Amino acid sequence: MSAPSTPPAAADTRPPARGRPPRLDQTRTVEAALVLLDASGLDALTMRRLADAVGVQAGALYRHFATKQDLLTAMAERMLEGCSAPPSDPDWSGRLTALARRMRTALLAHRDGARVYAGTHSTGANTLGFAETFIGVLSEAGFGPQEAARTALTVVHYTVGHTLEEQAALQPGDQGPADPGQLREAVTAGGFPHLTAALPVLTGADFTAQFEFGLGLLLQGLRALHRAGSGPAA
Amino acid sequence: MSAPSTPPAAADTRPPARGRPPRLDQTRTVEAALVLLDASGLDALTMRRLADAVGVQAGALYRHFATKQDLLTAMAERMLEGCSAPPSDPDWSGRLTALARRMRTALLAHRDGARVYAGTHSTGANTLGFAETFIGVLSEAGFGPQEAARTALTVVHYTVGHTLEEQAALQPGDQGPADPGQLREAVTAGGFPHLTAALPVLTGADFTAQFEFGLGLLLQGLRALHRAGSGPAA
DNA sequence: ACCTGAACACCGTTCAAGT
DNA sequence: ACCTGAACACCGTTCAAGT
Repeated sequence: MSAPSTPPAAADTRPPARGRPPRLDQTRTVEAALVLLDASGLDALTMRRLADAVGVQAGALYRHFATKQDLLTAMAERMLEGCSAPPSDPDWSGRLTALARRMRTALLAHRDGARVYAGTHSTGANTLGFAETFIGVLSEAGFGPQEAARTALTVVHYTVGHTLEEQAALQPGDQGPADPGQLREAVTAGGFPHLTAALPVLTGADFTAQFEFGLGLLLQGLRALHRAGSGPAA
Repeated sequence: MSAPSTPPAAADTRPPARGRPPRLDQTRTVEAALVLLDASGLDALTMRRLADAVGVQAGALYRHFATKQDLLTAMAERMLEGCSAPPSDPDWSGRLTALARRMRTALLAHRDGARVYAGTHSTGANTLGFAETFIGVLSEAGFGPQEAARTALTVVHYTVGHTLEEQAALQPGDQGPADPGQLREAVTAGGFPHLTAALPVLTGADFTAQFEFGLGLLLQGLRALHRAGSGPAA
């Protein structure tokens, strides 16, 4: 909530740190949690294992995070660090594309990143800053606040939905044991002609092309909406 | 895999049911699991509680589902029942809209339905049938198999992403304790002007309008792509 | 063949007690 | 103030033994 450096104007009279200095703090814990996440995945991220990793008993974590859910929220918030800088593309649709790509990249940067993000609702500076930048780009493009908000939600939902699937497909055994083979077999055995023709794409691994296709659809639709009249004063 | 009634042509020589008849079968178990899901939510759906609900010990469930993940997959598959019937709208974009709405409705029909769906990868008849119908509509509209597959994935990802968020917002305490109030406070305290203007939509509850907005964007983009040339032989 | 009973190896969370 | 140790009330999963 408050800026971490230079507290603006508050009664900063906390007693000079009685007892010994804490061996743990939120930042270090979140960092360790993300390392553990990358190494073992979300299902293996337990409070006990995290406590082990930071050299503490499990109960001690609850002095810094009230629940595991709070920890996950802090992790999601941390993932979006650096995503809210204003993009530098010349036109608004390029700026929007950049923001969407940035979010996918941030989620992909950690194993099960999309799952962590989808399961939380951070109201931290990174999350809110990203939304502010996103809606700001749309505002400056001439969209009203309602259309801007709806558009931002749409793009985020699409990005999360896509990346969830992408990361699920990326690592086998996590939730779907034999996706490519099993799907292929079920489709051909079941007699689904259109599905059979689509199999190469459905079992293909070009997730970036898939993401860009959907994002392109969204932006094309948005450009049509823009033309249709949400001008400077619509 | 095989049709439940009238097995076509197979050596149906299983011995006449030695021992006593099973008290459990997959269908009944999945139905009970969905009832339990609706009553208590995904986090409270445990193998032990489900066993209790069907009047059996927890271990007995493993004779019908190898893992809990398999049970969840069967539940997701069951949720899509009736979604693959060909839609009757006159134009292809209306048919696509109908299919997307149908999927959202199916996920919304059960508490945490989107979360269950997003966590599984069914290759059952309902899931595959829905995909077949979806891609079929696009094929008949003149899209090639690649564009049809990419479009289907895009719409499904968007629908899942949206409904995940919708169901998370619907019930408080499940993963975000005080979304509306907490978000409102954080936004106004943090000084996010565009976000503040967008707050009414972001904290609003008209999820259908939000879903339709994004779906409209997607379809508008798709119509542009259709015009651009994926004609009968593209 | 199907289910019970009991166990194994864990969970998230709480809280007195220590320092 | 911060952490330990130990407990509480659970998990998913396995498997001998019963019927």
